Amino acid sequence: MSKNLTQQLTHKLGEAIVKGDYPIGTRMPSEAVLCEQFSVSRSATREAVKMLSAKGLISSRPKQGITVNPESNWNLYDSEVLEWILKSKPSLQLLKEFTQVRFAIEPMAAKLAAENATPKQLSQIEEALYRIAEAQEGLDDQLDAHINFLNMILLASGNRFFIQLTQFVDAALRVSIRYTNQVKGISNTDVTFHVKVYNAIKDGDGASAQTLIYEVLSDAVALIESRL
Amino acid sequence: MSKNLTQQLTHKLGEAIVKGDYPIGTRMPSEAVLCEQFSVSRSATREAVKMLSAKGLISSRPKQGITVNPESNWNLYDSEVLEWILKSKPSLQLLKEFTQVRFAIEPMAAKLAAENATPKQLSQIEEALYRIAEAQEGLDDQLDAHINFLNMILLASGNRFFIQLTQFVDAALRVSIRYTNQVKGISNTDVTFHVKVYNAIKDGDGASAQTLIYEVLSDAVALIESRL
DNA sequence: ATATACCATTTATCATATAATTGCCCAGTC
DNA sequence: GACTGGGCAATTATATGATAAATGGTATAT
Repeated sequence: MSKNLTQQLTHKLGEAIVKGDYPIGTRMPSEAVLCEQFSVSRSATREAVKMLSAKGLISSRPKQGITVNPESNWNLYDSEVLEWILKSKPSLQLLKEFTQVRFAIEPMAAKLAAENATPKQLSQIEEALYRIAEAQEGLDDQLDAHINFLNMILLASGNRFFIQLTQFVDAALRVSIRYTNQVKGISNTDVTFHVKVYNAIKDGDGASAQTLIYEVLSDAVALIESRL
Repeated sequence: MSKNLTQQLTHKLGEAIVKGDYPIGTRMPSEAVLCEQFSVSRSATREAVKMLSAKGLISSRPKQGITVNPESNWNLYDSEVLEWILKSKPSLQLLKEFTQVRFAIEPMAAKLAAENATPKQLSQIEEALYRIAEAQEGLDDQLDAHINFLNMILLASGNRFFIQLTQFVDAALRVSIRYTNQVKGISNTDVTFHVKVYNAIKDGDGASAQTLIYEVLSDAVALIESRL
C-alpha cells in the first residue's frame, strides 16, 4: 500500500480518472468537496492534485476548477499511469497497442545492443539466458525470466530512452499473459530462439538480432489481431 | 512563463536537477531551506516537490529529506522533463539517442497508419504534404511543416502510445536542426519523398511506408554517427 | 451592441500548529 | 562484544485558517 495520504489519494483519483469515473473534459469535484469525500486535509488534496497534473491527467485553474485532460495529454509512459490503465481497463485492444510498441522498440533495442553492449552487459544477457533455461525446467518463473532477458537487452542498448521502457515492456508482457495464458506465441519459449538472439548480439550482428526479434513479434501481433 | 509560483518553482528545480546542480543520490536542501532560498511558502514548495516526485526526479521522506533519484527513474517521455533536458544539456549524443527512438517508432507508425488511417486522417496527411510543398517555396516554415507531417502519421497510427510521442518527435526534430542547421539529411526536404510515403499510406501499403521511413532515418542516424 | 466595471467563486499562497516517520545514539542485556 | 530495544531529534506529512489572485459571468453605462 502507498505510504502516505497524498499518494493514496493520488492513486485513488488516478485510477478513477483512468477508469472513466470523471469523464474527460468535465470538471471534477472542487478541492473542498474532495477533502470531504476522502476525509483529508486541503494540503493532502492539493498535493495529490498537483501530482496528477504533473502526470498530465488533470489541470486546475481558479474559478474553473479541476478538469480532466484529454487522453492525449496523459503521460502514458509513466509507470503509475500505466498501472492504473492496466488495472481499470485491460482489453485485447490495449494488448495490441502494447505489442505494437514492443514491435517497434525491441528489434531496434536488440540491434543497438549488438552494436554497443559492454562485456558486463553481455554477461548479464547470458545470465538471463540461463534463467530462461532454468525456467524451462520449472526452476524459475518463465514470465519473469523472459522479461528479465528483454530488460537486459534494453539496458544494453545504451540509449536512455530505450532503457526507460523496461517498465513498459514488463507491463506489456504481464498483460499478454492474461490473454494468452502462456508465454508461448508472445515470446517464444523455445530457449534456442533466445540463444540465437544472444549469439547475434554477442557477435555484434545487429541486423540478425533485429530480424530475429522482429519476426517473433510479428507472429505475436498476428496472433493478437486474429483474436480481435 | 509559467503562471503560478508552484509551477515556476517546479521548472526551476527541475532544470537545476537535470542540469546536475543537485547531483544524483545527494540530498537536496530541506523544505525549509528551499522556502527561504526561493522566498515562497511551504505549500508552494511542497507542491513543487510533489510534482517533481510525480515525474520521478526526486523522492522525499521524513528525516531523510529530499533526494535526487537516479536517471533511470526519471520520466524521460514527460514533455517537461524533455524540455529541461534539452535546455540544459543538449549534445550530439542526445541527438543520436533521440534519432534512434525515431528510428524505432516512425517506420512502425507509418506501417500502422497505412493499415488503419481513416479517410479524415488521410486527408490531414495530404494537407501536411501541401504544407511541405509550400515550405519549399518559402511560404511556410520547413521544420514546422515536416514535424506536422510526422505528427499526422503518428496520429493516424491509431495507437495511443505512438500518438503520445508527437511531442517527443517534435523535440527530436528541433534538436536536430540545431546540429545540422538544415532539415535536409535528417528529414529529406525533397517533397517527392513525402509524396511516396503518403501514397504508400493511402494505398494501404504498410510495408512500403515502413521501408521508406526506415531508409531515410537510416541515413540520418549514419550522418549523426559520423560526427561523433 | 459593445465595452467596462464589478462581483462571486474557486484555486493559489501564506502562515502556524501538530502528527507521523525514521535515522541515529545510547543504554541495557545476553 | 554484539545485539536489542527505547528514546531523541530532525524532517517531512497533515491539518487548519486566513488572505490573495485569477477568472468567468453579470450588470451597467454609453
